[in-house]
Amino acid sequence: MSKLTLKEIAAHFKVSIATVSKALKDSHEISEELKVKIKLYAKENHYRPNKLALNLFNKSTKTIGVVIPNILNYFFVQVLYGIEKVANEKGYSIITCITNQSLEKETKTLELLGTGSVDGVIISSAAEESELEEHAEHLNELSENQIPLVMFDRVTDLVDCDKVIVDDFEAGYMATNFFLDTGCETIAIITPIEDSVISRLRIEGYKKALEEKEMEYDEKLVVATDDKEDLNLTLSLLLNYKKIEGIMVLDEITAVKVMSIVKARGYHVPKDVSIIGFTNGELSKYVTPSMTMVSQHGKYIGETVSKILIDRIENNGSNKPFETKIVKTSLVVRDSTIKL
Amino acid sequence: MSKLTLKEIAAHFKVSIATVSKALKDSHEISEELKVKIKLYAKENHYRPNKLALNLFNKSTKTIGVVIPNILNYFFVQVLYGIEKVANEKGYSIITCITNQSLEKETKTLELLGTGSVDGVIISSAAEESELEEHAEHLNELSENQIPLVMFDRVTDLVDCDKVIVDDFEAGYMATNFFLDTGCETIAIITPIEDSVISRLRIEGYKKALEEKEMEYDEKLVVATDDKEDLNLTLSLLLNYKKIEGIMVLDEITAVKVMSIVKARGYHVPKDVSIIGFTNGELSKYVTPSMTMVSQHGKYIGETVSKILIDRIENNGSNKPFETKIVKTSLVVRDSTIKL
DNA sequence: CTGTTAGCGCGTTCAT
DNA sequence: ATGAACGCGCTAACAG
Repeated sequence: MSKLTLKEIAAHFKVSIATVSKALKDSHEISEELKVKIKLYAKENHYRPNKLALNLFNKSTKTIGVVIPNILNYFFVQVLYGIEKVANEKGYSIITCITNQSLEKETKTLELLGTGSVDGVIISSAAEESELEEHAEHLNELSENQIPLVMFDRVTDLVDCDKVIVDDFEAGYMATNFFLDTGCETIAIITPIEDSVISRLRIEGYKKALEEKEMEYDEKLVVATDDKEDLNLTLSLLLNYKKIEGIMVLDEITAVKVMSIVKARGYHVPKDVSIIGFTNGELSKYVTPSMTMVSQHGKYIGETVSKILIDRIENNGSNKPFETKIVKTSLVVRDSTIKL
Repeated sequence: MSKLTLKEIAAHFKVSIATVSKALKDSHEISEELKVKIKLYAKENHYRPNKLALNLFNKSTKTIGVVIPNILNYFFVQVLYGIEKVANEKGYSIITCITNQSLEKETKTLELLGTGSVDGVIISSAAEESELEEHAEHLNELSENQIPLVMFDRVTDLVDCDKVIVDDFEAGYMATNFFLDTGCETIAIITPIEDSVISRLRIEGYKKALEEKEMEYDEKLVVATDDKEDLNLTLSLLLNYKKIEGIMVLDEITAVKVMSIVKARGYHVPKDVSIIGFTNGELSKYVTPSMTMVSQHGKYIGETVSKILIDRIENNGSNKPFETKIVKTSLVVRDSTIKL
């Protein structure tokens, strides 16, 4: 009972393949009688047109590739959710590729995807700023292959395509001002994603806010960590350096960890130290105290990216210029900061 | 600079398509000279064999479909991560489909996937127990189409295929015994997934543990909730009904919420009430107190499922009988329960 | 009304 | 050493 093909059912009725094809599509140029017979037979035997053949014929797969650095990160899951939602509504499937921050894997993945298996690609590149130059080439190859590309979150100027980004500058600016408005003057930043554009922009927003208040920027207050490093130690140094009143943590999970450590050291949050985290996800809502977060609207970003890509796929004729959409963040105020 | 095909490069050298094809595969029956020329030209112009054509030819896509009810659930993300990891190592891509618990969407998705776009399917069905009878048909259709299916987590006897399940009975049994061993005798269960096999099995494990200690089973202690219902009210009724010493919550996020409500009502966790949650994810580690959880090893499940499926895809000849693998859970003991 | 032909892009005999 | 011919499964333009 393997897959039924047009050929087989044509043989069964001793008619031509084309006739069967037309009959199944209810073409008016086939006799009612034959149509009914063929359709019935097809239905009874669960005939399904072979997608692979159709893909080849249509040069389209109704599939879009999504390349993300890490699926265990809630932000990306939210984006993925948004992408899938819109894509599904428009009849597209999603093939998900995870790069685990590996540039090599990303390159391989892109090669795979560039071969015709997808109609378009959405990517948040794993590449850090310093690596981008040599890397952009692989991204650009997609466009050469006529397959539309949309980048989000982590983008680069070296690739010319549609982009959806978060207003990270504004976010850093806004968060800093919130601190200042609630009386926190000595504000530290902890960034687990140091070499990224994102991180840089947020820090610039922070600087701008300070500048406007004519406050000194102290680079010792901006510290990087990575997973391997001891956050405990990092915080020790920071807290002993100065009396910190606010900490801005550029990542949800690190934010939660930071708060836990700060609390363990006997500081009261938010009375002694206020904390604002980035990327509002599941964690921050449920910790104690619940954390004030910068929300990036992951789902919305996903939906937007998806819409733009599908539009690009389907209206390739109209070669309108590439757009870069900036999605505003918002501050979800909870209990890890002093009330306004 | 659209896609380069064999045909085009054949034309360029005024040789036949077959020759080019062979040259690119380094066939010994092509002259060295020509091979070098062709290969160079192909490389320079970024020739990539069209995957769609290859798929059609090979009747294989090196792609597997993954159907899950909800991607915002960390357990499924973990599984997905495991699946992707193994699949990727073996050269397969993943197409992710989210059903949002909708049976209808699941059915549609399966139809789509059954048409040749994937070599195999992994699914955790959205169907609840009561719906399964009419539903199984759609799952079975896959096997008729020769496409291997592996079910995980939420499975059904009505479909004959490989399965990977969590030992939910054992998990319920173990958790209950942990309560009993730490002196909690009145144990309630809160289940947000009432009509599922999973839920039922866990509750049966609970019953068995009680029986062994010759304790009475009180069905009033087992309460269902869903997202719409007011958890607050549910807990009110429960806590007023009897002096509850342990609560088993069959879901991570609900567990966190339950703990938060219990704490807000002035109970001390774990001194007054111990809580064990199910499905160890990101949340439980960071709440206060950190929660004791039943871990389901999502990533491991994903890896296992993936291995089984790919094995089935690649060794279809050996029609070995379907297996059902049971993955043991383990109790991650943290601070929401009394120390042993 | 039905069938023939051609072609999507590629791989594989089998001739030459 | 090279190429013609066929097939994968399907659609579409064109004949009959």
